[in-house]
Amino acid sequence: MNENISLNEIGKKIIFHIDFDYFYAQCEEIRKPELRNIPSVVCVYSGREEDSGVVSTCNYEARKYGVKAAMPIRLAKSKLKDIEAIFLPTDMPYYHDISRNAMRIIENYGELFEQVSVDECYVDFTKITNSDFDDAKIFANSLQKNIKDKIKLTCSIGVGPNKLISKIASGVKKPNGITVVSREDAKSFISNCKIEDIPGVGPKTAKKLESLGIDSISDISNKSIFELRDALGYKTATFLVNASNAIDYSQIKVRGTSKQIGKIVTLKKDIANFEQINLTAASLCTSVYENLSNKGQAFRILTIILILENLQHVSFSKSLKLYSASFDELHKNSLFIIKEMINNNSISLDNIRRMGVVVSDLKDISGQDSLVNYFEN
DNA sequence: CCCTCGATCAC
DNA sequence: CCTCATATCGAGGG
Repeated sequence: MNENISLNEIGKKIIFHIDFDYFYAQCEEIRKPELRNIPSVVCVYSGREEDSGVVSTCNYEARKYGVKAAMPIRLAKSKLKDIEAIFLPTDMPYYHDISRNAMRIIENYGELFEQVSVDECYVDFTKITNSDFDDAKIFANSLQKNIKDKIKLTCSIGVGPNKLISKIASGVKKPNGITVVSREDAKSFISNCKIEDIPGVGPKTAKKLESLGIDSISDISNKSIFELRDALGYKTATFLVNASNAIDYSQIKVRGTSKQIGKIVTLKKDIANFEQINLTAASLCTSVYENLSNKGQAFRILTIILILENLQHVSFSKSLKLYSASFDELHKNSLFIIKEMINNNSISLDNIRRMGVVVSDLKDISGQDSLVNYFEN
């Protein structure tokens, strides 16, 4: 795997994982401090019916009543019945602004910096701390305070010898916490975690492990990659066996532009007809195309995703012969694929709940005419 | 090796 | 009750 990095170097690393606390809801508190004292819930409204959609994030006041991310809005409302609470729609551009400012501060501290998402990043602190975990704790404090002073944003920080340990550690004390797990403590730290604490292990993987009689991290560490490979695949098996021993060779990598651009929407229930499908496809393509051309990129792979009423996902993709930066080509191909999907899978129109368009295999074409097809070589 | 499709995760 | 965007993996077919 990372042949160019000696074990010695890996063995000395100090990695921070920084996680902004209850991020969207905290952003809302920053501009509306009165939200701090009452439950506030930031929601993704699907528009399908009144209050259909899910909770994106909520503040800790709301969590006291059992409200959680990904919970249906209606359920959240029932939990906060008769309680003074605020429900807000997401405002992504605003959250991205705050994120950008905070990330800039973090980036300036460190050596290698990897932004994982709008509210999460890794930073390598090996050199600055001279591989000393006591020093690291001081840096973590300073970083946390700095972000709080400049952005008014609290975060939780995990410090560990690799990405895996720091990521789990950042979740231990929240909000506004710091958890340091030294190299020496890493093995016992991970042994005391639950299997689902390992990032990448969700309900499905946990279930598979359970069916193999594995329900603790030490159970995994007693297995070989070979024993897990059939059930989980080689990559996951390798990752898990290493993880259960607090080993993670994955490197911090500076992320460039995204590898795919997509847009997915929920359809309104009462308008299932071809015209609506066409309109939705056009609007999805417009949105994706706008994003693509803002980034000055062309695409080669187009994927259409349909989510049916029974929540089953169906996706079809198509590789173009050449890279394209043409809206017409995106639009035409999207419509073509959607029609194929409906025909081939005998999907009736009123059976489609959500529809998405994703482009991938992207290529920079800045400086070239983005309105005509771009021919490689 | 490339293509397509689906699954999974986690936000 | 059930969002949205992205990354990654694997299988199966060429």
